Amino acid sequence: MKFNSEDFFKICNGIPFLACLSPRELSDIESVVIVKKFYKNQIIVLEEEEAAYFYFIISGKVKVIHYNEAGKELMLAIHKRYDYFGEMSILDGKTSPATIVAMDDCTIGFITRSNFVKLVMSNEKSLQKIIALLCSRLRDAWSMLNILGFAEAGEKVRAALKIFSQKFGTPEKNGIIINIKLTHKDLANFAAVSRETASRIISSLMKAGEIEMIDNKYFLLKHSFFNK
Amino acid sequence: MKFNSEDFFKICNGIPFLACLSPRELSDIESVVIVKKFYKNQIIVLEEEEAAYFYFIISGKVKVIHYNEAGKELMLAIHKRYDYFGEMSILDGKTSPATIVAMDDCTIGFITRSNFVKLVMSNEKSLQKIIALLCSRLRDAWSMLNILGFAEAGEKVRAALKIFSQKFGTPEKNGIIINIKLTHKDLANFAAVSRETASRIISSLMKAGEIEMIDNKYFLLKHSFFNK
DNA sequence: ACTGCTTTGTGATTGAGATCACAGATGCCT
DNA sequence: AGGCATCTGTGATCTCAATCACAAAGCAGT
Repeated sequence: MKFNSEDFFKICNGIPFLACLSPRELSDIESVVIVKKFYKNQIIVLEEEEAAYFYFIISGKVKVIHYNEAGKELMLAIHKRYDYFGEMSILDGKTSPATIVAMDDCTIGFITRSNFVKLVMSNEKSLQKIIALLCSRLRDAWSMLNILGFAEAGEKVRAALKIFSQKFGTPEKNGIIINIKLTHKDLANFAAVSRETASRIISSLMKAGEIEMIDNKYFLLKHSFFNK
Repeated sequence: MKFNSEDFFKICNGIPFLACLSPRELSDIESVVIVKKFYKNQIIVLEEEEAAYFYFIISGKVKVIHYNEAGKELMLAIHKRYDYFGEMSILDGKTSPATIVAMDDCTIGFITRSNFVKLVMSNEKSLQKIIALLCSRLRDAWSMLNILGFAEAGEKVRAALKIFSQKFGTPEKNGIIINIKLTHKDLANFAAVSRETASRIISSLMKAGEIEMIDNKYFLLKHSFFNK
């Protein structure tokens, strides 16, 4: 996997607090980017680790997870190519709030904290974009709280599918396809239900014709899925 | 309840993104503050409402809640005197992510969005403080997610008590007293368990000597409570 | 194609906690 | 003081989903 200037500008374009910088400033940043490969299931950031880098994904997917005392895994998010992560600890200097694991073989670019602070956080426009980003993360977290707090298993799984369809979906004649491979286990960890329960709910949604599998790999959420 | 300059400066002092402004700038802000009374159980902000104001509490307490489809109430936070809220919608211009209800009779100060943007968000130092604030809110939300996701009822209630003790606690010889009146229902709504379950758990914690009630009103969390 | 790992499907059992149902307490109002 | 409303305590049920337990299906590597 090669990483060139063109890729870099494309990535920056998708990151609001970088997109607002001048080409000149972006070049400065590009010159301090480090690129590294990670293999499937490899841990990229460990929870409670000191803040070190701001990361963006050049290829592959990662998951953001948290293990509870019983060793169960709660999945907080999945990030794909051109997404970024690790900004929290960079911004407040505290330890990482979660563990990041590669879901595939990944190529990750990263920028040290000091470079990030020097090159990005001195720009007022960028600061405002960062605020907007944090607000949206916070809104996501709160809507997740509402789901995990009281919803029953069926609702949790539906909500999980909806969230993934917003992030990874492409519209189709019949509905929306979620363009990443999600196992029942992934879905269960995200929805905070057991794998078996997730499997049963998925089966029943398929029987009801609300969803189907494409190539035995991708979820297609039919229109009927969205009309509750 | 009177509200004077002295109160105002005291409040600002507790709000990092205002504390960093000059006395001059604070006076400008003070001159646009509106003060209003709300009565117990009155709704101050309704979820999905358009962003209108930044609020701070001059006296009283408010709760941040969300109702699910079944009409159950999930409590996301309690704010007390000198705390503030409503910054989310001011910052990103979107609707309020939750409903705010007065828990007592309250006196609330507020600032319109345009004044807030003009007077606060033009200052780089303030922007950085706001970022720090959002990060900490996000960390709180995430730790809450971990609890609601997988913990069993007993753990949820203990976690709720711990969180309240951090925000409202004063240390004592025997432990920490939570200085606000919390009903079992409040605790249950915060921990996302039923009122009855919360009551039973509290009873058993009292039997175990880990907590006790002061004046039949305030929780005292004994040292043993904290050693798991 | 054979071996072994991961994923999926589905029954059976179990259990934690929601719900229902009161009764007694505690406040709060006039 | 007396009356109403809100809280609290605790049993008895009931239900949803976790857990246990396999078998079958996919898939990946040699």
